[in-house]
Amino acid sequence: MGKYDCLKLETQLCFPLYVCSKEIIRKYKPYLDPLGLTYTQYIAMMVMWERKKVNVKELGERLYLDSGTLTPLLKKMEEKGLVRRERSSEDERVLDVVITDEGMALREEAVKVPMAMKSCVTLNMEEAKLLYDVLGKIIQDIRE
Amino acid sequence: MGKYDCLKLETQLCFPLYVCSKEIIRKYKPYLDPLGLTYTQYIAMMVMWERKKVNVKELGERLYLDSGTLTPLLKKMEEKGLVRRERSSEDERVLDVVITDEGMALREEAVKVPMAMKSCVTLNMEEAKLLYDVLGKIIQDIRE
DNA sequence: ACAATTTAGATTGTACACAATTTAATTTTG
DNA sequence: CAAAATTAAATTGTGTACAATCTAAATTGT
Repeated sequence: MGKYDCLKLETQLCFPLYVCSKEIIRKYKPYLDPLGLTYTQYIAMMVMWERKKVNVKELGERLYLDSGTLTPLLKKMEEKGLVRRERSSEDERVLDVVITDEGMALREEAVKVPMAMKSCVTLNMEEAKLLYDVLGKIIQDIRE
Repeated sequence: MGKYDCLKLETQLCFPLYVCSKEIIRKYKPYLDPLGLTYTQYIAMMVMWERKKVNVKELGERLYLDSGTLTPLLKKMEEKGLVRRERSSEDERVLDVVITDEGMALREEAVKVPMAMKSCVTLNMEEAKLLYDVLGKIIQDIRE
């Protein structure tokens, strides 16, 4: 037990978390490329498919992203014709993001992605549930 | 059970993994700022403190990062005086990264970081071990 | 009502992260 | 041994991510 053992990569929980996140996102790439989506755009579309219309603040809260990330992301998604960005008429500060027909249509292609990804990782239901719960707990902890 | 349930954010394992990684790294910031390190530089220093000298390829394998990320990272760390970058004399293609005295000295400050971080997350030993093992398994899986 | 404050997004600047390409050095092969 | 292939880093280009600041609109306090 050296004084500096706590600074070894293997004793860190954060490092495998960081690697795992990165590597899984990289694994998505071949499945998302045909859809013309990056991973971040994909999770943004997940919210759009479900909600149809959300403002930037709501989207940021859902995705844990701020306007510095979302503004350019949403502009690109608008260029691709997936969403429209329009100021709320009730409150001019608010920007509503509305899914287009084209964006909605992309869902048909996207349903194949989770299935394809699942086959990359051999976690049983129990482990998956456990991981999901622990991650949720950490996220809660960190946000006080 | 809708046809599109698999595209809901809550059914994804990857999303909490992504959020968790991001938020923990953000949590490091106030502890790493006084050391003048970013998170990526911090994990690179962890390898340096342990190995003293590694080449870019080895470092990349350990950190799961490529030269596109490491080259600029190591140049910044050299500017800060934490490491030296020098071509291997045996093989001119290889770039050795060698820790400096100053880099070595920084370890004294850094030992406080893991302790400080630990108090942010209230995982018991059992949960931590479990998380660590499952993450390791996923990383293995993904790398075939 | 109106100045002060708060709020929602946008902008700016810095730092990864990675795919794809390039360059130079070393190995392998015919 | 010389050409072909491989390898290690560096470079280029795109896309996040986030802190800090800015701007404009809405809300609050007096």
